[in-house]
Amino acid sequence: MATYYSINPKFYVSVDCIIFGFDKGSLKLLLLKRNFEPQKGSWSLMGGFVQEDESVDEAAQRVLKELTGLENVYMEQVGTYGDVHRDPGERVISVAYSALININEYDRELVDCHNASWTALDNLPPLVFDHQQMVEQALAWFRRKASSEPVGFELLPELFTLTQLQNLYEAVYGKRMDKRNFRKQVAMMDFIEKTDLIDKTGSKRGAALYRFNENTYRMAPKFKL
Amino acid sequence: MATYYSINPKFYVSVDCIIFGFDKGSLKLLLLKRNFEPQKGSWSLMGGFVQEDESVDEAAQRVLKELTGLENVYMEQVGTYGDVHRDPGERVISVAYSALININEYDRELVDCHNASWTALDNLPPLVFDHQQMVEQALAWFRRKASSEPVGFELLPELFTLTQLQNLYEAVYGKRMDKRNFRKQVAMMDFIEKTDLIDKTGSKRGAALYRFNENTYRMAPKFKL
DNA sequence: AAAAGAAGTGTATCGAGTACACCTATGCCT
DNA sequence: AGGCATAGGTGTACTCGATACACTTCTTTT
Repeated sequence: MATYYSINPKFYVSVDCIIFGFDKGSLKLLLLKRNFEPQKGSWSLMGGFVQEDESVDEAAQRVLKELTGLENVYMEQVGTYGDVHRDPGERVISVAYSALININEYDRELVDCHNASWTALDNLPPLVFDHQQMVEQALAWFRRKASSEPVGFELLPELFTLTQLQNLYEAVYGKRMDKRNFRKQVAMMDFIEKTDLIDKTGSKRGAALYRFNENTYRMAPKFKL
Repeated sequence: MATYYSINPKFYVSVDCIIFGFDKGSLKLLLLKRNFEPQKGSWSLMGGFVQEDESVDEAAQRVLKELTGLENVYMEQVGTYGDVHRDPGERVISVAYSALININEYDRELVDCHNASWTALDNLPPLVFDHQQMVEQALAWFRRKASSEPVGFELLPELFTLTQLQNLYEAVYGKRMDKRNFRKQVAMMDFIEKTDLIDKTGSKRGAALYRFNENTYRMAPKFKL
């Protein structure tokens, strides 16, 4: 029964990536200054069209790689946007994906040559289409995720100080936390390991560097911050 | 720049609805026995194709209405499924939506003439394509939602007893709860109002009937069960 | 009038979350 | 060399929500 399908219309399907990073105490988003139509010159998320030979998830991975050079980054869908006129040029149904990346690991040149740049989350320019909405939804997803899983795995360098970790969580939740209570929590999580290395860049005294132990985490993934 | 779009392929886009109900102490799912190809004779979710003149969200509303007769039901996306071969007939990208409905309000005849029926959640038949996965994702969504919002608004009749409400939550979480603690929580939520009506069908003594007050809820949406 | 069956009700304990202030180690400046 | 500036590091008490737990009440049926 070929007509079961063929009486129905077909659509362009795209993916858009909301990519979070953390640097210098604040959350950043990877945005693109469009040097192509439509809406050339405005800011948008990094996106691309789904192709015949790839799943939608694979399309998101491909787009992320084309932009940052990063592979095997864990991405998650945050929603699908299907309003008839969301893209004024043509009807496009878009699936939004979000990822957390370590801002020092990606390929900086690749980002530059795409006209992309990291923008502080609390100071975003206007975005094209419904990208503003996508960012809001991704941010809600991010906060939900951050409270139940150690997102520091993704966002921080391999070695980090407790102050850096706390700054990250303060940025995610948008509020200050108590240093002693924060450290008390961290001490309970066996998978956040103290090393005997010292970071002297942040203070005169120097701060102990910590590291995530992914194996320990998998054995007892109790997390709460 | 017309080619910006037209160099890309187009796809069929469908919606699939995961519809939860609650009756006789257990959670139910609305399933369809397919009397059409592909996979005629197997069980599937209710789905349909997105059309040119409607948003994806609207398509989901339309499909739900065609099946149950219900309009203005709150539905939420639970995910988009885009594997290349998920539908063996043709490439179809499907957006899954979930809804909670009061099992006594929908149009029973309409459901029957679509070959649909309510199936207990703990006793599902095998489903076509990736519908099993969609159900699992919807169930996770449902449990998350149930713990932070009063889903009883949607699932129970207008008047209900506390025992019915507790049974609902026991079914959602799959575990028994303490009656006194449960009622202590409910008593704190001003928007769950005791009426002076009595239900005598469930016991000899009779149980007080309660009602949700949606306005009170909106003023102080503190909820936890 | 006794039995059966669900409705309804209160208290004590435990643990998690939160509030809160001072000393320490080192580099830098004078 | 000594003092000051700066971030790092540490412990306790209180409050509140979560949990465990058992008996009485009301009405119908026999």
